[in-house]
Amino acid sequence: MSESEMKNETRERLLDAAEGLFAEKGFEAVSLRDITRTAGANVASVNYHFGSKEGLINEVMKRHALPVNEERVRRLEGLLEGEARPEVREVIEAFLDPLIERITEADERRRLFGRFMGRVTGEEAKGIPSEMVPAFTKMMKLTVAAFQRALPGLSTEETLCRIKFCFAVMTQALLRDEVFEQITERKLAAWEPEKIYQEVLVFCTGGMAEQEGKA
Amino acid sequence: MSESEMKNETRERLLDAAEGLFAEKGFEAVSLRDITRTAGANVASVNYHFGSKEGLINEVMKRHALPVNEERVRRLEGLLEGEARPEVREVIEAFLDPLIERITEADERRRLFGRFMGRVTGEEAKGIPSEMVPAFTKMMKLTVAAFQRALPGLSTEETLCRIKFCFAVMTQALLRDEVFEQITERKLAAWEPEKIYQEVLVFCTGGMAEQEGKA
DNA sequence: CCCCTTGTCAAACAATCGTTTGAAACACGA
DNA sequence: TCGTGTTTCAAACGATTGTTTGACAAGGGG
Repeated sequence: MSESEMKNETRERLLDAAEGLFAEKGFEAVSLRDITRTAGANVASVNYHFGSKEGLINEVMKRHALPVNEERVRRLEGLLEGEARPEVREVIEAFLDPLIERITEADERRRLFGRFMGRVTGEEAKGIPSEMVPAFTKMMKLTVAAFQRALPGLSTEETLCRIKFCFAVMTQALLRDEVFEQITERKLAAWEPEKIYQEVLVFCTGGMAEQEGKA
Repeated sequence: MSESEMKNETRERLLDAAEGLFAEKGFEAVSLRDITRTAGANVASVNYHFGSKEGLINEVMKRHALPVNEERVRRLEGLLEGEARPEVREVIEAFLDPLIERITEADERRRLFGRFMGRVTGEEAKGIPSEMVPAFTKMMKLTVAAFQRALPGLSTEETLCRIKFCFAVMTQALLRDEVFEQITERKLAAWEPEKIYQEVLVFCTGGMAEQEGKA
C-alpha cells in the first residue's frame, strides 16, 4: 500500500532512459524501441505505464519542470513581497538559478535535464502537458510583475518580448548547436558550464536593462 | 540551352512548397507526400530532382541563406576596412539587417524564409550543407573580428558565447513559440514585426555591451 | 482452492515513411 | 519520322513507426 517506496521499477527505468535519449536526439528522433531497449524493457511497457509515447514525454517533462517552477515562484514572490524595487539581476537570477541548481546537482539522473528542457521549446511538440499550464502561467505573471517593478519604463509588450529573449538565451545555452560549433571551428567547445551561466546572466541583464536610448 | 529562364517548373514548385511546410512544421514532421501534394507533383519527383529528402532540404537552405550571408560579409567588411572602432549597434545591424530585409521583401515566396531559418538551428538536422560551411565560417570570423574591435575588453570565448546568444534571440524572434504564447495568454500575439526587430536590436546591443561589472 | 489484479512479454497490427522501379509522356534536333 | 534524352507518373518496395493483442507468470485475499 505504501506508494512511496513501491514505485514500479521498470517505470522509473523507462523515465530515465527516455530523458537521456530525448535530451540527446530530440523527441521525434527517438523511437519507443530505442527507449525500451535502453531500459531493458518490452516495447509494450511504455503504452502500459504511460498510455502512449506522448504520455511518456509529458511525464518526463513534469518530473523536473514542476519543481523548478515552484522554486521560481517562491523566489519571485520573495522579491515582490516588499515595496522595494528589485534589481534586474535579481529577477533574472530568480528564474535562472533554480534551473541551474537542478542541472548541476550531483544526481546523475538529473544531469541531462537541462538539455531535455532545451528540447521542449522549438520542437514540434503539441505544447506542454495541460496540467502544467496553470503553474507556468502563474510563474510567468510573477516574472512580468517583477520585471515591471524593476524596469518601470517598459511596457507590458516590451517586457514580455524581452522575457522571451531571455528564455531563448537560456535554452540555447543548454543545447549543443552543431552548426554553430562547426562554423566557429569549435573554439567554444570545452568551456566550463559555470562560465557559460555567468555569460547568460550578464547578457540577459544587459539586454533587459537597455532603455533603447529614446532621448 | 539557356539555363536562366528554362528553370524546371516543378522543381521550383517543390522548393516553394517545401520551404513553406518546413517553416510551419519542421523538417521531420513534413513528409515528401505532403510536399508533393502541395506542389501538385508526384512523390518520385523529389528524388528525381534532388536525389533525396536531405538534398531537398539542403537546396531550400542554400536558396536564401547564401545571399544573406554574402550581404552580411559585405557589410561587416565595410565596418572593418577602416581603422575606426565600430559601434556595437552597427555590428549587430550588419548581420541582422540582411536577414530582416529578405524576410520583409514583398515577394511572397520569401516571407516564410525567416521561420524556415529558425528551424535550421535546434532541429536534429545533421548540419548545414557542406558547401555552405566555408562561407559561413568566413562570415563568423568577420563577426568576431568586428565585435572584438567594438568591444576590446572581451575575450574570444566571451565574444563567441555572446554571438551565439544573439543568434538565439534572432532565431526565437522569428519562430512562433506555442508554449510561451500559451502561458502568457497570448498578450504578445499580434505585435508588429518591426517592433519585434527593434526589440531584438535593443536586447542584443545591451547584452553584448555589458561589461559584467568586474570592478 | 479459485479469483482478481498487476505486470511482462513475443508477436502481430495498421499506418506511414523515404526510396525505387519501369513504363509512359514529352520535347526537340537530325 | 525517327531517335534520344528528359521529365512525369502509378505502383510497389522494404523498413520503421506507435499501438494493440492475447497469453502467461506472480501475488495475495477470500
